[in-house]
Amino acid sequence: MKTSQLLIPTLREDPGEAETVSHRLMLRAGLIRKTAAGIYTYLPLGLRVIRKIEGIIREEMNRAGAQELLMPIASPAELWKETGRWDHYGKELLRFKDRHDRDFCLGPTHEEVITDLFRREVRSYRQLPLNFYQIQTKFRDEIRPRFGLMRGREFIMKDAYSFDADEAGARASYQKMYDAYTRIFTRCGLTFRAVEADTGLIGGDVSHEFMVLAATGEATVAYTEEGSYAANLERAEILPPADADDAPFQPLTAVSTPRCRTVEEVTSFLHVLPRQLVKTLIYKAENEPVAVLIRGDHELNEVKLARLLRVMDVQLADPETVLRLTKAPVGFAGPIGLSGVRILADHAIAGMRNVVVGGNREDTHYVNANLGRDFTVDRFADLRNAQAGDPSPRGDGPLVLAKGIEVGQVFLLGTKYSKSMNATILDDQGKERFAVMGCYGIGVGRTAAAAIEQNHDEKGIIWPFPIAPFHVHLLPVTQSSKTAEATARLYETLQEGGFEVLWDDRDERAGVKFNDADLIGAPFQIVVGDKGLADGVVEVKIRRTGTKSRVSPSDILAHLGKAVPNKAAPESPRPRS
RNA sequence: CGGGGCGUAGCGCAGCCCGGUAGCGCACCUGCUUUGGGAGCAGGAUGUCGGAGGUUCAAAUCCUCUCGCCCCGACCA
Repeated sequence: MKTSQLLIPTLREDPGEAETVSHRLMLRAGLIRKTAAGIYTYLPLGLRVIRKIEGIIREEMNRAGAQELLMPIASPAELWKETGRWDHYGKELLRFKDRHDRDFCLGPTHEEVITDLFRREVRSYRQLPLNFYQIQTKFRDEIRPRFGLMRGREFIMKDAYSFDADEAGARASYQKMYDAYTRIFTRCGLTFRAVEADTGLIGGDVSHEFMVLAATGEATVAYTEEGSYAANLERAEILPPADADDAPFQPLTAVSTPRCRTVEEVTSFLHVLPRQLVKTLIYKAENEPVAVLIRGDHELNEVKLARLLRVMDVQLADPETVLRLTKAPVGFAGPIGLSGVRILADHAIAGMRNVVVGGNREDTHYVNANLGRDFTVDRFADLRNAQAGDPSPRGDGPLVLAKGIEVGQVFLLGTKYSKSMNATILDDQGKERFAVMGCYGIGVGRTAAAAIEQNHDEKGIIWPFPIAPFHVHLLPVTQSSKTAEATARLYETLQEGGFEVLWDDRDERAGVKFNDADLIGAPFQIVVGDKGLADGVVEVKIRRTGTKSRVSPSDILAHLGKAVPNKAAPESPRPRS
C-alpha cells in the first residue's frame, strides 16, 4: 500500500488526553481516534492490527475444534431475566427500549444468547462436545473508561462457549481452550502468564486469566519464581501462618488516642508497628453488617470476603452504621464489647498477642488486647490480599507480585446457565441432563494495546512481526528517477515475496519519513536513496534493534527471510492447577 | 457516585487573577529555494473562545446553570 492512499494521521506531539504508552502511541501513530468516551474508531492502520490478531485467534480456535458464528449485538431482556442478570448485572448493562417499548440491551457478553440457541437446536449427547465462538463488538457501560483500547466501553472481543454432556467433558473443553489461548498469545509475540482467577459476575467454578506482564497493568499477579503457582491477587490464597506469638498476656489497658483514626496515626502515636495492631472494618454484605479483623499492615480482600459470605458484593459500611454498631465515629471500631454483629477475622489474627485495637469510643484504643480473654471471633478465614514475600499456597517459595494486563480469561461455568435457562440434552440412558458449559474471552483491542505496552521505545511502537500492520516500511529518501525506479521494483519484489509493504510515497523530507516509520513500528524499514544506489545497495533497518545493513536489492528477500522470526506456533504447556 | 482539573484554529497551548483589538508553535494553502533524521524565506486561510442565561457601556475573562472530556478514588472482568 502507498501511504498516499491511506489515512495515517500521525501526530508529532503527544495528545493531551492520553496517559499510558499504548494509548498515546495508538493516537500518535494514527491507529485510532476517539469518537466518545471509551468509544473509538479504528483507522486503517489500527484495523490492520486488529485483523491480524483476529486472524491468529481464528486459526487457533478452529484448530481447537471451535466453530465460528455471529450473534446479535442487541438482545432481548427476556433472556437476561431468565438468568437473573437483567437485575444483577448493574449499570454496566446498557439498556434501551425499541419502538414497541420492549426492553433490550447491548450485549456485554453472550452466555444467555448462546444458551438460548443451544437449547433450541441441540438435543442429544451425541452432538457434543460443541464449542461456538464469535469475534464481535461488545458494549459494557464502564464507570470510568480509560487508557484508550485498554478499557473502553465498546470493544472487540472474541468469546467462545463450550457445551459438554458431563463434567469430565467440560474439563477437556476447558483444557483445549487453555492450550489454544497459550498458543494465541505466544503467536502474538507477548510475554504473559496464565493465572488462577476469580469468576466474578460470570460465575462458575474454575477460571484462569491470561495476563500480559506490563507495568501499566490494572491487575496484580502473585506468582512464585519457580513458576508452579500464579494467581490474580484477588484470588491468591494465603495459608494460615504456622508460627504464633506466645508472649504472655499483658493487662488490657484503655489509652487515649486523640484524633488517631488511621493505622498510621494510631501506630505512630503509640510507637508500635502496624503489625501489632488489629484493624476492625465494618462492612455491609447485602445490608447485613459484619465486622472484619485484619492485621494493621495487611489489606482486606473484598472478593474473598464476598465469597466467604456468599454474596454478590460487599462494601464498607457508611458512617451512620458504624456509629450505631460501635457507638463511636469511624476510626475507633474494635472487637472488644462489640455486639449485634458477626465478627470475622483473617487467619493472621489467631496468632497475635497483646495487640492494639479500637476502643469503640471516640479517641480511645486498647493496648494488650488478646483473643479469647478480651474478645472472640465467630470465624477465621483467608481474608487478606497477598503481599510480596508471603508463602505460596503450594509451598514452593515466596510470592512475587507483578502488574499485568488481562487479555483473556477462561471459565469453567458448570451448569449455572444451563440450569437457569433449562438447556438440557439426553444422555446415553435417555435421561435429561443439563449441559456443562465453559466460556472463554479474549479482548482483541486490549491485546493490541498490551503488545504496545510490551514493545515500544522512545521513538514509537515496535510491532511483533505477526501482528504488525505492515511487515516492511519502504522509504525512498531522494527524488531522483533512479530512486523512484528502484523503490517501485523493490515494492513488487517484496510483495511477490509475501511481505506486506507500506510504501511512503509522500513528498516529505527524509527525517519526517524516518520518524513516522519509527513511530508506526513496522519490523523492517528499507531506505532507498541515491547514496546507497550508487553502491548498488539499499539500507535495511531492523526496528527493534536499530541494526542497519546494506543489502543489494536482488538479495532483499533472502536477507529479510533470515531476519523474520519463526512463525510456527509453539507447543502449549498444561495449566498448573 | 466523591475529590481534583480542563474545554480558546486540525493538534499542543498562552491569554482569564486585574473585563476593552483573540494570540503563539506545529499542521494546512500559494510561490521560490531546499531535500539521507521532524527545512528556510515570503505570502495566505482558519475561531459561534463547549453551550445557555446573567452582571456590565463592554465578557474568552466576573456570576449562575448546563454539557463534554481528563486524572485520582470508589467500581468492574
